[in-house]
Amino acid sequence: MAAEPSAITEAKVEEAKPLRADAQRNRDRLVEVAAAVFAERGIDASLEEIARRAGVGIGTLYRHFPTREHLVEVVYRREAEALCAAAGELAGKHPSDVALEQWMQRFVDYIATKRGLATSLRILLTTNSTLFSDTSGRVSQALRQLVEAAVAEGTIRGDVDASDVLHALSGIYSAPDTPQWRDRSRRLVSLLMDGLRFGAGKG
Amino acid sequence: MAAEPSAITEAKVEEAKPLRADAQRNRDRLVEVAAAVFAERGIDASLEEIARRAGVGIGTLYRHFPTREHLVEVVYRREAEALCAAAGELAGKHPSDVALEQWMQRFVDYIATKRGLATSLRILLTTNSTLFSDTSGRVSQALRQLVEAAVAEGTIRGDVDASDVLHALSGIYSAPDTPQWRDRSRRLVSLLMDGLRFGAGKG
DNA sequence: CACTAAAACGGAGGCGCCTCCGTTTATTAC
DNA sequence: GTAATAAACGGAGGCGCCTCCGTTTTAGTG
Repeated sequence: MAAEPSAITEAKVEEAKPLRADAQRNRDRLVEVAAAVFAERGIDASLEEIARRAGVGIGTLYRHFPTREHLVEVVYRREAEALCAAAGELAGKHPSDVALEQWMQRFVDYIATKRGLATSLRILLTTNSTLFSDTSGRVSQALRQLVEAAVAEGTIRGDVDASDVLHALSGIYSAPDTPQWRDRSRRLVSLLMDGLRFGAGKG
Repeated sequence: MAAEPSAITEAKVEEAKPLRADAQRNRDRLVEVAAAVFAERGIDASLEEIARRAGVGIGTLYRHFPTREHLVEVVYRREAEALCAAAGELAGKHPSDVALEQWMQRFVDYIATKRGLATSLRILLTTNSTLFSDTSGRVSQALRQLVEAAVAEGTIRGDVDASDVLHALSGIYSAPDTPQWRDRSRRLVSLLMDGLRFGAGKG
């Protein structure tokens, strides 16, 4: 066990050892393309296609991500971070209830991706169990921020909290395998939102 | 849903629809070879190798077993059955305590195989959850038979029952991934057996 | 026995996985 | 700038997965 700089639980922070410029470029490119391809073709998408579309050789992909799961994990983390960041941005740009609604829509999309992902990540999860607890903690933190702001401003009713909303959302993504799933989810989120708005300001 | 003859929970019983003679022969051959190859190379063994060794084309393998899991399941069931059958045979051939000990040794070997198997079967298990409850029920039934006989004859102590023994065994196969695992397990089974013999006839 | 339809066979072919290693490129030292 | 060296690249090659379909075998029928 050599003393590493500061990378104890790291995994994303790129400080550890500055990559060569071309390597960093390719790595970033791969993650970006992978996110797109996974979204489009599902979690079993061909890694060779990802390499191809990213304009690198398959060898390069494997050097950066020794297994499919490694690549998947990075994509997953990246998207979770984007989702959390969106909470702050939406809050700055919209009334608190609208911000919450839009964020929930994104959340539902995000979950759809994660579906197949969870299966594929099971292997990593046994090794690296901080993955989910980490990210799900941060995600629900983001939700809490939005809900509390909306309650404080009186744009949604005051007798609910973030965990209620999360609970309600969980019903929505129970079976996201049908083709019409995305539309239905959107409608359900709106429905939930109307419920939340109903009686706003009373709490 | 057409009315099938009698194949409601079937899966092994070959009555459903008599296969053509050559088909039946190939199928049996494949299962036999698969059991050997899985034991030797692990659960991820090449299906093409199995077909090759069985002397059939890869197409034939896939016709009989559309997915790897189907083949694995049949092998699993077959071995569970052999294990159960062994209980009766051993009981007829050996003193009751020896029969129990030998059966436990076989049980441990069997579990070793099942290890990798469980992971691979997870897919089927969601669909076909009777698989484990089925077989594990039958296996523990076999164990009960042996334990009760040995207790009745006084070759092992009387203050234990089958579930105690199963419990004790479960400690043995906790981490069967090391190279010395098999030997260690054998020693542990002997140890357990000595404990069971100690004070025999008092209960 | 011969004939036929249905059943089963088997392997080529297309694709994906992953490794290995000769070639190229970035960085560092001068 | 040039040279040297470590880092990174990329794709050929070997193997496995699975499908598809032309060929062979079996089980009936007369």
